[in-house]
Amino acid sequence: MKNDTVYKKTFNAMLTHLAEQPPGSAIASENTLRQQLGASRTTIRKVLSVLADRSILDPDRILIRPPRPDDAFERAETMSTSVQVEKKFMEWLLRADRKPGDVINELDLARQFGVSTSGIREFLNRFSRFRLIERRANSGWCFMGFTKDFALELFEVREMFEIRSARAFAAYPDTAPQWQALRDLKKEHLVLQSEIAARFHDFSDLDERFHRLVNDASRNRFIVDFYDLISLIFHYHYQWNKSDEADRNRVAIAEHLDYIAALLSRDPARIETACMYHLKSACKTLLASVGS
Amino acid sequence: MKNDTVYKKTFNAMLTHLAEQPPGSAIASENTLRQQLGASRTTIRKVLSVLADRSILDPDRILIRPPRPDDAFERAETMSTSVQVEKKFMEWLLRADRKPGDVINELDLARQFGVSTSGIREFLNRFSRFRLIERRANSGWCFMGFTKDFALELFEVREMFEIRSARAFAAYPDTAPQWQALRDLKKEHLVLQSEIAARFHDFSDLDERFHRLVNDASRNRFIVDFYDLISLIFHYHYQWNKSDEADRNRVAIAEHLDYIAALLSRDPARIETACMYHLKSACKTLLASVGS
DNA sequence: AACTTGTTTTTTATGGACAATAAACTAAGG
DNA sequence: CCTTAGTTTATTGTCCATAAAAAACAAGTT
Repeated sequence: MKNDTVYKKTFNAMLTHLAEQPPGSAIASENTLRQQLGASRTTIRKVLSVLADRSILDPDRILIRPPRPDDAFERAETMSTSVQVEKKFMEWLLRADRKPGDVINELDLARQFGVSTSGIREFLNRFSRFRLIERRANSGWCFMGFTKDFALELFEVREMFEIRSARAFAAYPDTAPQWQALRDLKKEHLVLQSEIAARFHDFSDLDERFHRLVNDASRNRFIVDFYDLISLIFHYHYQWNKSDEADRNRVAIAEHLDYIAALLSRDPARIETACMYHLKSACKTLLASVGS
Repeated sequence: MKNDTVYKKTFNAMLTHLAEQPPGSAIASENTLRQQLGASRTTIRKVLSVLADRSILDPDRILIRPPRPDDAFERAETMSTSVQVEKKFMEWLLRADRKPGDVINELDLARQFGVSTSGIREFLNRFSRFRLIERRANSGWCFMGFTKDFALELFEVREMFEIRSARAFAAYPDTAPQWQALRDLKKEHLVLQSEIAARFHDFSDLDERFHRLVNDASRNRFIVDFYDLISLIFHYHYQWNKSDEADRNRVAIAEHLDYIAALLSRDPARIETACMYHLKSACKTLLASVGS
């Protein structure tokens, strides 16, 4: 049967909301809360009724006492089964390193993850869009593996998409907010560069935000979506190979700064050079940590 | 519960196989049949046992009488539920023309198609990779619509991919079998061109085979897979808009022949020109039949 | 030993049940 | 009328059951 993670997540969100209100104040209407918390009114009512039961709100929705941290549900309880499966599957993929051609057993995963086979199957169906697994009719799934070929093909497409996006970026009008976003990212890069020794783990997030900003300029859903796969692979790869992480990131930051300067210059030739240089370098780094 | 479409399909395949054998001859071993018919031994045994029951084979697998057409199962019975859902969904999409933003109701589809909601949901999960539908958390699916923007973004990527593939094609060594395949396709185009008035429906299939041959040259799974989406869209489009079909196809054949000649010449500039010309033309045709 | 068929075990495909959630429908109050 | 809260209905998320199919195991034959 369905679990009540939506209720629990909404309950926690409501507590956060209440923490900002002074005791004695009245809470907004159900419909207003619904919009603020992004849940259905049915869920809001359930939350309100439990809050009343616990004497945090009175029946007229006046705040009796501010919520305490221990009123909230555990974070784990607020994750729907499908989200849990996603997390567990990625961990499983990383843990024992699978080889290309390895078969994925739905029943086995279901038992390991403590969910039903339906949950596993649904996840695998969605995940198959990344081309890392493939369905074999009437006999489960096959892990295609994160091979050298996979990485090369990925980067071939990535280069095409990113060069085109970078060109589109340069064509933004002067008034576009993306220019400010780019300058802000530049500042963040400079700060991180000066503190790289201690904060090199933070690069991963900055990297994604920068490339997404560039890719969004293509205004093409296929290009933008493709970055989901790249993002997944890099997450996977960074978890897997921690060696030289600080060095790699130091190099990448320098390349990014060069790339950003090129974008700000709006010089197409310079953009292309900086973009390609960075992507080739990223590809090399990735290949270095791929087995075959 | 699971249905027995695999058995029925295999049974039909076996009948075809038996039709080629003279009465009195012995049939290959279970394992051999398994490989020939592409099913598990379990299924083969079930088929053999029914054939014996129906006195087509005797217990020692000697052919008693050649099978008749009416021994076979209906084609509809050999389609698994998931394949049926796929067909019915595409028909449904075509029938009443949905608008972008229309919501897709799993329960409703399940009732219309006569399958369980699980079947629908599984299909939608797989289908979502084409970006024509999107899941809204806790509230079903949303049809994104085949809009003008969708078509433009699709062709932007298609052009990038096909140009690159065409260049790779030109780089095949002289000995590559793809050159012969291309010459064969050229012949087929010429034949179809001369009979276009009567056979214009056959172009669709030829078109796909030609472009797949070109795209395969990229040897890039992401490029090759992207053609699945293009193929789906064209199938959809051709079903939807039949006007001027003969004319459109006449034009496309001429463009293909020019494109093929360019490929055979191996002249990069000429290839690029012919390829782009054809793709722009195809894009224009598609846009003409898209609403907004 | 390599291959055959008979038997048992494991896994997948599909339908269905049911709580959680969303959405629609109501009546009352400003 | 618009908004509110109470009530009912429809739909989704998740698990489970079970037949079909695949895979593994076992024993006999050449």
